[in-house]
Amino acid sequence: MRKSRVEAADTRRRIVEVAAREFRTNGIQATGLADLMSEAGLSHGGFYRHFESKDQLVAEACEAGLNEIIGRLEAAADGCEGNDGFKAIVDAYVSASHRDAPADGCPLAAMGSELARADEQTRAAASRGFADLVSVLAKRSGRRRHEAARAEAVFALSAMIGAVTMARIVGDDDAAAILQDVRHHLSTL
Amino acid sequence: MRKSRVEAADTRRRIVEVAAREFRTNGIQATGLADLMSEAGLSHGGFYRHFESKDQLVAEACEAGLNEIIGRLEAAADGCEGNDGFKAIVDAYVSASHRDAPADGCPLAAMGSELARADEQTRAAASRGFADLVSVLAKRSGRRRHEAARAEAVFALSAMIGAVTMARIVGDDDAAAILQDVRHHLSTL
DNA sequence: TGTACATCAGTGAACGCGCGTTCACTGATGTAC
DNA sequence: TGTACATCAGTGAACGCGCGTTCACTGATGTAC
Repeated sequence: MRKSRVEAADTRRRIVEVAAREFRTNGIQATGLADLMSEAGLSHGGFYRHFESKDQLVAEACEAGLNEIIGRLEAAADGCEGNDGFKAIVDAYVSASHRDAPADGCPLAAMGSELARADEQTRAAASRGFADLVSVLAKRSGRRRHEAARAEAVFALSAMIGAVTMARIVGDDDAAAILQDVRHHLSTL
Repeated sequence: MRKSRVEAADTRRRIVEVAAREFRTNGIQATGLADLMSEAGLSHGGFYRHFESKDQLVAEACEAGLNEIIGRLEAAADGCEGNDGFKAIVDAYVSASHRDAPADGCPLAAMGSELARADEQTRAAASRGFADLVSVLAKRSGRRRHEAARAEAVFALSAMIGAVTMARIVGDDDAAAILQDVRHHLSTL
């Protein structure tokens, strides 16, 4: 039954990956370890060979999900000149496709209010992800002064997270209106 | 054991009130009916004399919490001239005291990502609350054109909700910075 | 390189626990005459 | 206004269920000589 170290490391990665998707789709509390493990193709007894607790997995899944969306947003801004990169990121984030695909979207929008009550490690991972997103945005803003660019990025990111969160609560038409209004206002910053 | 109709109505109100606070403090899923009922001074068996299900209570508690914060924000803007009302609302919402007191704060910030997965009735109540908050803000914006005022309010509210949500995830210092940055940018709309 | 043994990834069943919901019961309130 | 009966708010115990976690076990992998 024992698997090689390489296989075990693969298994661990797969669990984190599945968890990152499930937590964003169904929420942290609503996602059970048994479901998670069976979706990763394993029986749920083996979970504790890889993680100390569900909380540890939550923290790692949160970090993985944030790195994923950061990579995606940087790719969207790649090759843009001036502050076109800023707009490209806003358009990618504040979009119907992001609203409709929480599984590979931003963890801050998908689990924001649950993260506020998560343990120290998870909140630390979420905080780092937020700071990284701020940097990614600030780097592409047209601002010369570093502090102004950072503050503007914090503002924009707050609006982006709030917009996608609300767009998932309201109906399709209202959602489209929210996303458009927020995109428009962020494009004229 | 039977109570009068007036007492029963009082009991029902008390349950909704307690629920509205608990859901905002600990989240919807993490709040059990037994805890809720005992905090309302009742044994939990009686719950179903007042509600059909937990979901029904969630919807009512969400509505109650939203009406509460709407009242509070309108009071904050009362007697303000021009678009000072807009600023007063932003300052009240995007504040450290709001961040630190989720129990009587905005349900959209306190349970946003859980509301996105709630049932139809609850999402309808949350959507109505959002629309009402947009109206409250739009009414106080300096804009002459109605549609411009509404769109600006949607944008501002998105940023406000995102800011308070994130301020509850990160540490105290980062939270203060987020709140200040968002307040500042909204004041210069 | 080959052998003997220790390790440990994964299985499958079990643990105690708290959840939302149901129900028989009690007795004060409400209703009908 | 007084009496007899039905209603139903609230109690307390129980229901089945799924949760996170633990554990004895299996057998391939890794290690030591």
